[in-house]
Amino acid sequence: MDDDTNKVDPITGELSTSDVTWTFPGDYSYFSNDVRENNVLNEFGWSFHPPPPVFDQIDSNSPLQEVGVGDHVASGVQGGGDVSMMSNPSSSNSEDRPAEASSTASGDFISGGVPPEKPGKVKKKGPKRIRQPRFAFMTKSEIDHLEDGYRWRKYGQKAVKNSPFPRSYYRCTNSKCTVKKRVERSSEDPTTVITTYEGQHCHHTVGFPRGLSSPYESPYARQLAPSLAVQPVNYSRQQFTDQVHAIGSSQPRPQLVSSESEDHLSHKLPQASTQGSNVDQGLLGDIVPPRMRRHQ
DNA sequence: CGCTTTTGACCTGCGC
DNA sequence: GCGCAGGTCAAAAGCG
Repeated sequence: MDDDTNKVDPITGELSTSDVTWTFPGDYSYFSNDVRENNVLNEFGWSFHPPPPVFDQIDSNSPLQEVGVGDHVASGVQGGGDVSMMSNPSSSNSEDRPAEASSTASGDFISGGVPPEKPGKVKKKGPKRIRQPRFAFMTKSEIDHLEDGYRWRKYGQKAVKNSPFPRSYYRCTNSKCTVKKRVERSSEDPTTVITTYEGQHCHHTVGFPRGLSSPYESPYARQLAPSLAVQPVNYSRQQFTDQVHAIGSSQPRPQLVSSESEDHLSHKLPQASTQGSNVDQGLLGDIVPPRMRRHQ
């Protein structure tokens, strides 16, 4: 894990300063400038274009300052940066088996298979799990589980060290989909909810949330989409924050906190963005209807 | 009745 | 090797 807050950026060689860079030890890499931020997003097949309606209200003249992610996320928020984005080479060290595909070795039943025999209660021991790319969002909201257009099933909750708030674990209800989501409230800023998405949806259709006729009517999706549409190069964190806050306070305002991409993905995914694709339907699809980002 | 949430137990990785 | 913390499982309870 990197606890060094002032270090040379591995990609640009620039020195990252702790006051603007949040790093997630180990799990997360960080963006140290907007260019990289964009690059990583592109690597995930995300390309942001002309801002949707809500974003039209935001001035796009100043550059978004670099933000990383880490244990200091909360402090970053308090520092006025509720707009941040984190990335994580999550599979960094240990995960070396194919994504959920091979999770079958130990967890096939998750997707409908028959649970392995468990005498009294021996749990399967399979190869290490591989972590999928993750993206985290920080949202100023009193609601923990924000609606995002997909349906999730909660499968666990754990108390988190150094935080009075528990962390909840959700899984996409689509049996074939392995996307997971973690929701936790910042211990340093209880008004902030940190939502971390992991994996990519394997289904194109968005599961409409109950009570909504379409995902586009999801307040969360509506709010988030604009956030994702931000072109980092165009906004300073403070300006963006100010603008976002000015948009309205009645709805949760999810903000891209981080994107985690595995190192190997970071280097090999570029083609994904050009192929169009699954990646495109993945994490982004998790939170933003394809149509909204297809504006390209 | 089917789906979701709750919750305690278990598994796994990692640091010491 | 041990202990801790994060993550996941799965039975039971709750809800519409």
